Amino acid sequence: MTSQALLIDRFFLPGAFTAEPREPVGVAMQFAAGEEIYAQAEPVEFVYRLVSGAVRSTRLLSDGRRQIGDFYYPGDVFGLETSETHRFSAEGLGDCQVQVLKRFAPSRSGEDRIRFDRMISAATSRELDRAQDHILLLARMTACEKVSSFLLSIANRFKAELTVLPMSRQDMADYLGLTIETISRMLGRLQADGVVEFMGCRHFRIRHRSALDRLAAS
Amino acid sequence: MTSQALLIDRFFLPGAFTAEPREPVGVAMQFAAGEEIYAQAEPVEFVYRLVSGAVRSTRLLSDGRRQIGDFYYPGDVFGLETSETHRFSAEGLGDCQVQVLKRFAPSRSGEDRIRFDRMISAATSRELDRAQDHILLLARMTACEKVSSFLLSIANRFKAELTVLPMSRQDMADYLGLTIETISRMLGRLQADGVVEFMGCRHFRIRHRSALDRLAAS
DNA sequence: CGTTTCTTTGAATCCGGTCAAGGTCCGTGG
DNA sequence: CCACGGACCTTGACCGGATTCAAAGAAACG
Repeated sequence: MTSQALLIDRFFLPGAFTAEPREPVGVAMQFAAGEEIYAQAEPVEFVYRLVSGAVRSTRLLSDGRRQIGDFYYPGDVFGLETSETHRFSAEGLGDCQVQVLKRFAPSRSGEDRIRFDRMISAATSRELDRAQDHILLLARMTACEKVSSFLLSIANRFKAELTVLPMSRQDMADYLGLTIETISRMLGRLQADGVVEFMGCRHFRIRHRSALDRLAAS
Repeated sequence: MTSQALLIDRFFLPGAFTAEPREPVGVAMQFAAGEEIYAQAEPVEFVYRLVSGAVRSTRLLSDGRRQIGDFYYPGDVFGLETSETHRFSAEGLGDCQVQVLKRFAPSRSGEDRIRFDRMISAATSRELDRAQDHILLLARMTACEKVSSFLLSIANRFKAELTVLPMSRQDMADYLGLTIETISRMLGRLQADGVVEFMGCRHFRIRHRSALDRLAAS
């Protein structure tokens, strides 16, 4: 195995980033809260892997409407857009650390090149799967179902007793195709019904999982 | 160039299928209107390329709600799902001809294998782009904008004076996340406003393109 | 030519949006 | 340490676009 191959495997390690790598994997970068990692319409140069923090990918329409494509958490690969330029921008939701790798490196050839391409297409496939789930969510779910399945998917991702929401209400709204007021109302309702419990607006725990599963109804 | 490579290039030729191939490209199959080409949850065995007719990919929820993932027209490759099993089913909208190629052929190796993988990932990328546009449409557009941009995208695809809608109102509704009544009303309104003109419910022409562009507003 | 399926149209309803006001959380500086 | 200011979140009242329910009309098919 070449060291390039090792690098690529480390970069694309699925799941959360746990082990300390012995050698640097791509270039490590740090971004502040709200800082842009790459911009919409900018040429695609790199692939990114989130080490810590959380990232959102967003798309702006000319009239100011905003759509969030996805949220990324530690271990996720993002920025792998297929065209020449980025169709989304990416911003940190808080301070975050990112590993950066050249998207098209002429130095990569032979085995390494194949390896890299295969990993990229695996990551693209995961992206497509998530996009398709997102479509189902947006097209055929009520506000309550959207919010329920959103909470559920974050909780499932982190599997901790207490789940932290790294994004604002506005971010949730722009992801789910709702307004902040509706988000707030639905969260209030879920709490009033004893399904979840909030401690401050960014921390919650699930109190009645089967009810939440039922409400998410997918 | 090996004959396998030729086959793959022919199969994945972008755009409409115009030239007669000198040799068969995959296996040609014929499906009747409404017939299932592959089923949801069925293992992925083949990749498909539409020669004539039109196809929809659909997903069914347990409670009967239906979502259409996409419509495919001659020249499009479909059925390239990333998991082991199909997350959608595909059905012909009318009678249609399809070319079928094994998704995982052990006989493909070396150059051919690379070639094939590259083509698959190009097609997957296109699919992802479309899914992302679909997300924007569903999350942030009004019924009128949805219907307008739908008509526009079909018209742009075929670029004929008179455009044929191969799908039913129900199909349009399940694609756009609306009801058939709303679809019908919006089409009626667009016609009343002189933006489009319908001849029967499956044929229309654009009478005022700039107005339609403005309504589609993306 | 009759039956079935699909489409259109109308009236009433409801879910989520809009507008507006008030509350909470934090960081900053007096 | 507390007061102030601003950003974010919650809550209420009202509104409107899309759905629902219902029925009539048009098209497809045997």
